[in-house]
Formats: sequence, structure tokens, C-alpha cells
Amino acid sequence: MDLSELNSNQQKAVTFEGKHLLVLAGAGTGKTKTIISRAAYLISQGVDPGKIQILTFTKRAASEIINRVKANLDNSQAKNLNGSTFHSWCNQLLTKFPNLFGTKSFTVIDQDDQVSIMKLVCGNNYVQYEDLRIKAEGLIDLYSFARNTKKSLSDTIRLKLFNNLNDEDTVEKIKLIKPKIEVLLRGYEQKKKERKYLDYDDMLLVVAIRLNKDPEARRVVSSQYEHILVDEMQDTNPLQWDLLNPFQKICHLYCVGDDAQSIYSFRGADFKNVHSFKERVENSEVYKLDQNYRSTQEILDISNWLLEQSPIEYGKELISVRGDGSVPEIINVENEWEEADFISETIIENFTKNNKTYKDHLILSRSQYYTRSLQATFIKNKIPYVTYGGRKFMESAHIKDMVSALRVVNNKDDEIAWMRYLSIWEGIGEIKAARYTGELLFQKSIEDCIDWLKSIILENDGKIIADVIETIAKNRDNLKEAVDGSFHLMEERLAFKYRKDWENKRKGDFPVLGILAKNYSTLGEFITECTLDNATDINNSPVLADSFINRSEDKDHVIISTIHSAKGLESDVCFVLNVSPKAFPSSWTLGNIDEVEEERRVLYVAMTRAKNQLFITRNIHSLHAQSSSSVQNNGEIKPLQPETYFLHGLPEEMVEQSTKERFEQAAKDIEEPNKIDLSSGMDFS
DNA sequence: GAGTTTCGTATTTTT
DNA sequence: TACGAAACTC
Repeated sequence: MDLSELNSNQQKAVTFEGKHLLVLAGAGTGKTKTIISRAAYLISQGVDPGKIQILTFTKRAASEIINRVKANLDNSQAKNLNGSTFHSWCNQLLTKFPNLFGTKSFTVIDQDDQVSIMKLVCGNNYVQYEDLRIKAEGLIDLYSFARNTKKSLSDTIRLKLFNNLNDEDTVEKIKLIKPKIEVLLRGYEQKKKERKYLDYDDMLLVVAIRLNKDPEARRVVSSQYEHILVDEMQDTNPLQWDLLNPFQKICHLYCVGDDAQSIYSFRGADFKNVHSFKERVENSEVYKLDQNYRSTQEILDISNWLLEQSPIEYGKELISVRGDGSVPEIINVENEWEEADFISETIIENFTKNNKTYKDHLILSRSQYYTRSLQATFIKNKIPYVTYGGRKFMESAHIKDMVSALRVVNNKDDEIAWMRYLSIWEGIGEIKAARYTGELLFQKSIEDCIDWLKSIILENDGKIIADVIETIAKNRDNLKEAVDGSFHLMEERLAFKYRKDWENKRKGDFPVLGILAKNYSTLGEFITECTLDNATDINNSPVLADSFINRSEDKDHVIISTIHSAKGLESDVCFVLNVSPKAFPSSWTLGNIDEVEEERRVLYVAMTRAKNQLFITRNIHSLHAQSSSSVQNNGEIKPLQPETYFLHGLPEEMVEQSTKERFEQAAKDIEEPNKIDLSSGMDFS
């Protein structure tokens, strides 16, 4: 274990000898490096790698950390090191100790499934649902938020639906709708129980509750772990804290985080939690890292400036070890196509003339949705790219269809899966599917279900409906065969259902699913892992790394990422898209201070990804709208306040506005925002 | 009742 | 986009 590459503060943190530690590390100060070195250090000190558990929020972060620890040591030394997301860790515990947690057999459901169940419940409780203008999605959001933050339903309703107002009028309104919402949420819980479903939050909750109240459970689990290493501590929510808390009695907690990078409050995270670490954890220390190794000083200057404008005191000033570089540039564009053109041109120029690779470029967007035109432009210009944080493989409709067949074999009471599976077939719509599902739930075993299917729907291609299930049931021990065999039977129907983009988009996913399946020995494991593991980009999947698909790290391509998915990433040249009024902060925040400040941190995270060059694009039309007023969708005219734009008041010398000719006029307009402009910001296209 | 087409609408962020 | 609801046809 070589400590010479670490500075003295990092060394101090890595070789910490006390019980528990929180490392507060600003952006680019070596947070990931510290956690990696810590794991390697512990192993080199003789700790059994199997007794170290690294916890992260995304699968990618987990596998990256594990891989880098391995690279740090002789490969075999770190072989049993555990790294997983909070959810997949809990799943391991639930599977490993089914008796302890009372989880003999269960099906993990994702958000789509949650919504499907909630829709069923709303249908059954029309009286409550009728005049409640909340969609099933909204109800699930409320439910999940309340459980993650451990807030009461009333408080959650106030916070989410009434902008946290507390006046008499609001209190009355809440009193009125709360009982209705409660009936629906209880209905949802009932359904979950009946069908043995665990949603994402349940996975954490079941483990947390048991560990907190049962010393025996703590004893059993404590024999498994000595050190828990937590990445991105600022993003933990009260529920996750409940999960970690019991471990302070039985393990060493080693947490790293940065309050200025907390961007998950929508999931219940509260960055102030890191501030109370010392009070909540006995025998703990807090260390700080503040030397930035990533970026040039100019990039840190604008990032520091952004944080200074916040009413929240972060007490943070990043200082660059690397020194000066070039000033960040703001590119003012007409529209997103011009934005896309600018980025394409810059990348191509860097690639052909400036000796840079595609990989040196990172493009960050507030939302996945916004990168559409950019992706189109990249395709046109033949710029290779990958996206992080996009639609997920396992979430795509055709894969879910196939998985629904696997699910009913795994758990024949899986109502949602039966509905989906039956609806695939010709002649079966919502009504018939519901009727059949009702019958199937009465059957004792999957074999009975197969017999029932055969007996009832032999006409048309009815037989195939049973055959698919039978094929899977027969191949429970050979999942690849189960997938390939059932696909063979379903292909014709699926090809028809998705005929619009079957050949070039969907068809190829099924062999991939088969390869994924090969790695699992039981259906339950496979289904659960697929649900939890956002086996997102197939290129990056550790499971597929050894198969025919190359790993994305080996290829050269631009990365397009949402800012949320970009934590931990860094890049030579970084573009932050559409930093315009009403986008930063988003008009969705409605001026709610906590949300606005979170948006500020989102932008902060984005800016601090850049090593040498930071490009910020923005739309000139929204700048004009800024100085006038806007018509709300209720017809009300609401004046916009200039200070609700993060870059308002940015000192001129901190950035360079684009010098390209076609941007010059725009730059002038920004200096004189009140000038009447005939192209008043209305986009008639 | 099922299937098809069209239209509209809403799209922050993730496990 | 892309998904769902509504409108239309069989």
C-alpha cells in the first residue's frame, strides 16, 4: 500500500485509527481517492476484505470503487471486497437471512410497478379518488417521501402539495384530503402485503427496523462486517441513517461527503445531517479536505462565487493546487440546435486539431430530456457518445414484457406481472387480463396455473400463452435457456407489438437479457438484481464486461450525463447546458428557498466537474424574458425577478462571453437587458 | 371488448 | 420523446 501519492490530510484520513470518521471533502479534493485508499489500507493492514462493506448510491460508483481498490492492490487481495448500493446491500441481507427478517420469498417492485398497484387501488376506491386531483404517480411520491424522511402524512402533504404553507386555509384543505389519501395509501400497503411485494423503500425499512429493535439481529449481522464505508454521505436520508445507525455499535463507520454537493433532497436527503455527525455518532471525528486537485483556479473562482451568493453558509473556498488556466466561457445561443452545433464544432475542433480525445469531453444537463437535440446533432456529425442516466434497459417496455413472464413463474401471486404478461397477447385486453388474473391467483401452484391456462384459452394462439410459462418453469435452473426459449415463443408477438422500432432498436436486447441471465442461478435472484441494478447502460455493465460487448472505458466517446448522474465524474473539457433563467433555478421551484438552494448545488456540482475548460451555454431568449414578465398558465402575469437567476451579477472578469460573430449581438443585449427587442422571446416555431 | 390511431401533454433529478 | 388517454373502428 503506497501512501506517497496522498497529501498529508488525505494520509491522515486514510490511516485513521479511531472508531468512526466523517471526511468532509470539497469537490475535487480526492473524496473517492480517499475512500479507495482507505479500503486498500485496511486490507493491507490485514483486515479481511470480506468484512468491509462499501456503500454507494449508484451501481456505477460501487463498481468503480471496487475496481480501483483492486488496481491498488494485488488483484487477489481484494477479491471478496463488497461494494454495493444501499438497496442491493439490503437485498443481500434479506436473502442471506430470510428467517431473521421474515423475508422467505418476495418480489422486488420498481416505481412503475408501484404506480400500477396504486392505479388498481385507486380504481377500487373510486369514492376517495374521484375528486382528489392527484395521479397515482403523485400518491406514490408522497408515500415514498414520507417514508424516506420519516415525516407524518400531514406534514408530507403540506410540504409536497402546499409548498409548506401553514395558514388556516391550508390546514383546512389538508384536513379535507388527508383521510382520502390515507385510504389509498393503506390500500396500496395492503396489496403489497397480499402479494409479497417489497418496494425500494421497504428493502431498507425492513432491515433498518429489525436491526434497530433486535439485538440478536445486530449480533448476527455484526459477525459479517467490521468496516462500513459510505460514499456521498450528504445524500443519505433519515431512512438510510436509520439503517446505518445501528452499525455504530457493531462496526467502524467511515463516511465521506460534501454538504455543498447535496442534490438529492427530492429523495429525502438532508445535507445538514453531515453537520450533526459528531453528535449522533459516539467516538467520532470529523476531518476536512480542501485542496482541489482537479480544476484550474478560474473554474473554482466561478464555483466559489456561486456558493458565496447563497444564504446558506457552506464555509467553503476551494483553492486550486494546479494554479491558473483559462477563464470559463459563456456561450449565448438562439436555441438548442445552435447550442448543439456549437458543442459539436468545438468537440470536432478539439479532436482534429487540439489533440484531444472524445473522452476528454463531458456534457452535463439538468435533465435527460434536454439533450435530445444534442444527441441528434452528434449522430449527424458522427460524434460517438454515451449517455449516463438515461432510460434504463430493464425499464424499457419490451424487456418488462419478457420479465413479466419470468416473474409469474417466480411468484405465481404476482398480480402485476400476470396482468402485463396476459395483456401482451392478441385478444386479451385489460378486462380479460384482469379476469384471468383473478382466476390464476386462486391456483395453488404455477403448474396449476399452466394447466388452467391450457384448459381455458386453447383457441387462437392460446396454447402459446401457457407454453411460454411452461418453458420458463421447466428451465428454472437454466436461466439462459428460460430466456432464450421463451423469447423464441414470444418473438413473433413482440415483433408485432413493437413493429415500429423492432429491428433496429428492441430485438437486439433479448440476447443481451439471455447473457445477463447466465450469471444467476435462480429466477428470484435474477429478477431482483435486474430490478435493483439499473443495469443501465449495457456498455458499462460489470456483468457484461467479459462478454462480447466491450467496456465503455476502453472506447473513446463523449459522455452526455445528467448532473445527478455525474457525481464523481471529471473531464478536461466540460459543457454545462442551458444555464438560463427559469432553468437555473428551474421555474418548478416556485421560489421555495430550499429547492432553489438545492438547484444552486446542482449547478455547483456541474461546474466543478471541469478540469481545464468550462463552457456554459445559455439561451438569449430566456434572458430577455428575464427582463420583462411572463404569462403563467393560469393567465396571470407574474413579473420575474432578476435575482432569481444564478448567474445574475456574475463579475464580468470571471467569464468570457463568446466572441464568435453570431453571438456578439446577443452579448450586447445582455448588457442592456431593458432595450426593446422585436424578437421578444416568443418562439413561434 | 379489443385493437388502432391520433392527439395531447408533460418531461428535474434516482434506487 | 413517449406515454397515456380519448376517439374511432372492427
